[in-house]
Amino acid sequence: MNPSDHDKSCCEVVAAHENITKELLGKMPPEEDLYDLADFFKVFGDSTRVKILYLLLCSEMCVGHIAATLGMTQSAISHQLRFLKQMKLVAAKREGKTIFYSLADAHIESILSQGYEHIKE
Amino acid sequence: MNPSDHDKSCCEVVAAHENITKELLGKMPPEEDLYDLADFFKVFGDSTRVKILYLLLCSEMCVGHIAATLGMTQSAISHQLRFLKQMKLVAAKREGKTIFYSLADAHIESILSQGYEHIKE
DNA sequence: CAAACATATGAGCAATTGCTCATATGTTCA
DNA sequence: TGAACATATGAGCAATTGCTCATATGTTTG
Repeated sequence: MNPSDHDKSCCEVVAAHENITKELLGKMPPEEDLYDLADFFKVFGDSTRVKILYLLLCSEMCVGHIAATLGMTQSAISHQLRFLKQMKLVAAKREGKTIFYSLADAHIESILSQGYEHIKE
Repeated sequence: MNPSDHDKSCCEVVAAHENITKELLGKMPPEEDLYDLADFFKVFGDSTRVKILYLLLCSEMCVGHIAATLGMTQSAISHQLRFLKQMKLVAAKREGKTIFYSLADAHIESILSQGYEHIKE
């Protein structure tokens, strides 16, 4: 759609041409995917979780170690790790009493670095 | 740090070696950047904003057109666009009465598509 | 200038979020 | 088996979020 089409009255045109609307919506991913996508990015939208992901980028770590490093409660970290695990961003591996978490998705590093590029401008 | 170091007692080791903690923190971006990064990703963590970004990926659009296409209030969209603009993800360009919004960052498309790859597995 | 249109914005509210606190589960070792 | 350790989890609460509603700002045209 060309912006110059809107010269007289933008939204009257919109109301008249619902076919254009449908065409645009057709080019987008299905509604449900967009919800899943937002939920996925919600994971990166909290600084505690971002910190955890950066730590796991260095090496796998146990819950207590993550909590100590970030200066936070074991409980708080455990809750966040559960969320990260549900979203399939981390994987858990038990070794005796302790449980090691590691990154479970190859996209994480590049997503983080692209976000980082954006804020550094 | 090697996971096998934790064989006896993970978190006692952690408490004893704060230097390791500091070394890990040193490899991460500074605290403030991590907050900014989380704020940046927060933008993608809402389905309305994701939808807006996908629409603008097709072409620039005015507020009323976005609202009509998504079946949402002009006010709701305008609020979200203000947020997107603050985060420098979209740019506004006035043409008479109407204001056209367009994507303002080259990373958006690849960030969205990498997220999309993740949820499609 | 007044009316019509497009967008922006402040206040308020329901829903969600991220933490804390207390407690439960699971593992090892004496 | 019981004590110590590592982690998980449910309830509850303060803070944040995304919307609505009413209204303000800004632009064009008669």
